[in-house]
Amino acid sequence: MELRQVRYFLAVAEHLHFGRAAQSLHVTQPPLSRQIAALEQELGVMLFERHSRAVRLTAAGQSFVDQARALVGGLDQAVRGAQASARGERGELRIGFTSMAAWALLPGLLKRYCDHYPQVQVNLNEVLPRDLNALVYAGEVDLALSIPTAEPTELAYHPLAQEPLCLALPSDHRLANEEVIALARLADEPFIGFPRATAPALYEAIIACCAQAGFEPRVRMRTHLQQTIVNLVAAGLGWALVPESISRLALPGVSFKRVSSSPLITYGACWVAGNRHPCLLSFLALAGLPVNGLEQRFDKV
Amino acid sequence: MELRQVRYFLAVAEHLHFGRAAQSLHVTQPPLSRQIAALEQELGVMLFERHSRAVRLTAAGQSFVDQARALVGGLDQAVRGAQASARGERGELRIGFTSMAAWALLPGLLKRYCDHYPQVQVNLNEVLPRDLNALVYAGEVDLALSIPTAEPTELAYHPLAQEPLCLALPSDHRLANEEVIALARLADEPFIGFPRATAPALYEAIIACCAQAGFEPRVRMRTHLQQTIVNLVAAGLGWALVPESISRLALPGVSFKRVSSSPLITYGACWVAGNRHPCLLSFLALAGLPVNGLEQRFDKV
DNA sequence: TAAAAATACTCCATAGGTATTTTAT
DNA sequence: ATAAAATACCTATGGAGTATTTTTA
Repeated sequence: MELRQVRYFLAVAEHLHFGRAAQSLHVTQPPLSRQIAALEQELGVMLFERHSRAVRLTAAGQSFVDQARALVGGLDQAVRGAQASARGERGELRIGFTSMAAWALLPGLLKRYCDHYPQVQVNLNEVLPRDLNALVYAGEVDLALSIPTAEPTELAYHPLAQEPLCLALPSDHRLANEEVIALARLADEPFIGFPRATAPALYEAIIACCAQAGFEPRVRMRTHLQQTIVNLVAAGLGWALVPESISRLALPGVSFKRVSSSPLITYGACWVAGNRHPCLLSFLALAGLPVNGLEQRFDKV
Repeated sequence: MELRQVRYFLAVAEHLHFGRAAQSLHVTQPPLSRQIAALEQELGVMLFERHSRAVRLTAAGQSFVDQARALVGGLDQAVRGAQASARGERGELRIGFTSMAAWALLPGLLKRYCDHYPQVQVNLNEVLPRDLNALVYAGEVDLALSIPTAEPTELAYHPLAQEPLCLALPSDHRLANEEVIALARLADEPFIGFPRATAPALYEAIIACCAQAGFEPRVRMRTHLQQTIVNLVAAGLGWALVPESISRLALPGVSFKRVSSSPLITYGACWVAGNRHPCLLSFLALAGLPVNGLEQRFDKV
């Protein structure tokens, strides 16, 4: 069976007249008659009662009309669905990110994306920075949002935003009332850090910041998450340098202070270079990132 | 778009390999590649990512697979549905009947039919005998079950069952204890009848029955329905001759008696002669009636 | 270099067109 | 007698096969 036959059948069922149905299909009557006959042959069932002045649907024909209409409608839906998928308007976008990106970068990008592509299912996956590249590389997420990581080949990386570091101090600290604080005054006080491997770029930025002030931080304890670091500061266990956006975390017991001449840390997006997933491409385009030439849609002739 | 392209697409989507998909379709690889390309062209969307060692579905392709599978499955359903309709296994059968047929004929036929064709929706329409032919002729029912009526052309009629008349007497009647009653003994007592037009054949049978006993019934009152007649008898208003099957109506106050040499009244089916409705044909076939040659199913070659 | 899809070219199956016949009203 | 579908026959589009090229891992 071919769709042509189904379309012809529906035309005849609508007009109940082979000649007019043929006209509406822009063919002549004999080929139409033959296609219907072939269809009846294949189904093993008469679809029309032919009388010399009238054509009527048989019971089988009536049954087939209803289903065939749904079928052709469904095909249309399928086509539109595929086209929408190709434009990145439907489907699934899997985003991996670190907690730092969750504070600084994710909300804005995601709001913008979801406003433009409300039908896309976005799956968010928060992991430790050290696991992020592997996730992208294994194809378990389409996109990673974080500070830069060691860049394996095959992964594309582009910066998206920057922000300075700021100082997190216990509220009852002797310097907590000052506006801007020279970092050197904290040189001898306990510093709360994290393992270098957790986020190398941030680690370097912090070291550089302290070095500029002429000291190396006295690391008293280390933990992975910035939230945890801020909590430890709030408990009075030391001071820390954290991305500025985390200061939105209005935690009792901690004050955030601007630091003169802090280096900026950079956030960016990272993805498998050849990935043409339309949802990814739309996301990148919305974020203002280059997509390396290739067109996602097939060019009509 | 043609179904061939959808089937080819599904094969490639399944094998993710043009060569093997072509094999499974019993065609060679180049035509398959061309059909897929044509499909992509028409949709304006790439369905596969071709790499030299692997073929993968694009997002659009994935979306299309799911819907196309359902579609092809739906087509199969549609075909089976049409074939079932042609065999009279699905659909609707509209039966008109009189209350007499409801007692004598309908239950048995209907039980048998519904056992064989459980998926057919049977619509029952009980009317007065005088309206039955018009109902069939107007195409509002496919089949009428009743005693014979004036036979217009175009309507086919075949007898199905016969039964005798029996006597309905008030239980306290002086003859109520006798086994078989000679009708002549009731000649002078009030008779409960119905207008001739309501059921001419039954009317004639009753008149004949009485004539054989040598009298004309003294009609005291008339009403349309046999049930009503029996109720009037139960109230002691007279006697009546009714189809035997109505004696199943075990009404207090009425006794049913056999009548010697009652003429048989005939029940039958009546339908529009040319009606090829498969449900009608199956019903008639089950009832053992002739269907006038024509085959309902299209003969495969 | 090799596996696999795309392209070039040919052939034929079949869809479509024209003319005519059949059929039932 | 006529309207309408079926049939006969012809033409040509386009789908399928064979041979070959292109592509990329």
